Amino acid sequence: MNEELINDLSKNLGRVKANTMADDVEMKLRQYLKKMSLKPGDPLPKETDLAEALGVSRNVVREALSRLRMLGMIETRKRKGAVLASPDILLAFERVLDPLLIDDLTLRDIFELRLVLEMGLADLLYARMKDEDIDELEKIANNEINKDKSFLVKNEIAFHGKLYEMTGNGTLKRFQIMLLPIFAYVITRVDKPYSGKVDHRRLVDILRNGTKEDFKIGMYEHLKPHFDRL
Amino acid sequence: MNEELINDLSKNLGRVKANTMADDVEMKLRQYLKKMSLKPGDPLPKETDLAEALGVSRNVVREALSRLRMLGMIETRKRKGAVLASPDILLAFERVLDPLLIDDLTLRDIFELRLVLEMGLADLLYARMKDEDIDELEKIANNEINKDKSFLVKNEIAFHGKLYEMTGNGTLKRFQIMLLPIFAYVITRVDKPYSGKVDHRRLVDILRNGTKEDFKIGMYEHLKPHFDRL
DNA sequence: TCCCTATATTTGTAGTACATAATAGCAAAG
DNA sequence: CTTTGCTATTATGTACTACAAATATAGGGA
Repeated sequence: MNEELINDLSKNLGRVKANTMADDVEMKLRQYLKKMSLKPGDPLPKETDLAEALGVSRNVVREALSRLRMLGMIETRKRKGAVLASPDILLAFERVLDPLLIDDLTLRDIFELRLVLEMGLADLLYARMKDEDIDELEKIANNEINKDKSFLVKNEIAFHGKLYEMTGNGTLKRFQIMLLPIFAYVITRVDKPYSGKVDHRRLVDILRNGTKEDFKIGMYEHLKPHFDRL
Repeated sequence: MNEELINDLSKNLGRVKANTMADDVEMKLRQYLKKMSLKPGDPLPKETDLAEALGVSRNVVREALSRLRMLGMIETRKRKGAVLASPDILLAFERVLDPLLIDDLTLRDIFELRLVLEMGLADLLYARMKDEDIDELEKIANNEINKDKSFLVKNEIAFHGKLYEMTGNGTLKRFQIMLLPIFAYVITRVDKPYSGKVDHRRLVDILRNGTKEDFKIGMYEHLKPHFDRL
């Protein structure tokens, strides 16, 4: 068969997507939210009204609303109806971020993206970190002496998590939390314990006494084993 | 009124979330996909069977399936049923990544995240870039002379887009594309045209002749105006 | 072997009916 | 006057039926 050819064509042309009405209504609802410039807490029309206005069955409207609700864009309460929620960007991401469902290539790409982020943290850190932060970081780093491997992994996560937190960027921090499962998953696939030339205590030392550039170089060396494995 | 007390209580207790059956079924379907370790193209049971097996109406099953379909996790065709698709992680993100729906604080956080990424690109670039890439980059940079502002913005995007592309990390590149609207949106809110002490042509020069550290410093200076504005 | 057609099957949409929960209003109690 | 309890109302949540639309499969004919 010419399955390969078909596959190739499909990739170049893109599949014809028979838009269902639910897709349509979903888009229309998004536009509606935008056009009306609703604020969180503002109510949406009730389902029957939407259905009638759009000329579709209530079923279709419910499918569309169900999607928006899953993404945290709206909340629905009985009797009251649907109201616009504070859209949570990252909620959607969590839904598909399942290591077991992602192919290996993408998995590696995402892992790499995380490393890139860590490399770029330096500027935010040096602009915003406080002495207490460094103290806490040091405490975490000092916890690592003479501990078993499973503890080390947890501490590893705590240390890097604290770094993200110190940036003062809430979205960044949550983004990191979301990526944790993937990070852990990739780690389990290599036998050698995680460690570069520069360990956590050295990084703390750099934060306290070194320059921004020192930190970037230090972090690079710290993560180097990961880069090399990719 | 005791509104403040209510607010405080609500924060401590957390809201009760009345899980709908669709939420439940969605989760169960995810677990099913995982447990069966299905590969892309493998079929799912038909809706009526799922409904019967789960003890819910077909309506509820369809809501759950509709969500998964929106995220690109499954595809459904008439007569054939639903099949597992290659889950596209970033598709979900695009659904909520709408500058007009995101509050200002998150917007700034995301913009900052993008800057962090750009700062961290250096290592990937120096490991993977080819001479042709730099040539192309230079061509883009040289296009910028004596052009109007709207063209400059487009070129700005082209230049940085090329940088992401040169990392060889497809997910990273697509991630950047997704963030473009936000980037553009933030840019439009400042009057002063985008330019740091280091321009694109200087960055190209560094890539060709300089070291990794030079590039990091150069990129920092290039983006500094943005950092300062945040 | 190839093409065409009929058939069966599964999703997509519509519509009805009822359960469930939350709201508002009013009545009663303190 | 405030709080509590009851009741009616109303919008969502769920179930079920019916049918339209599309398409994979099988079977028949050249």
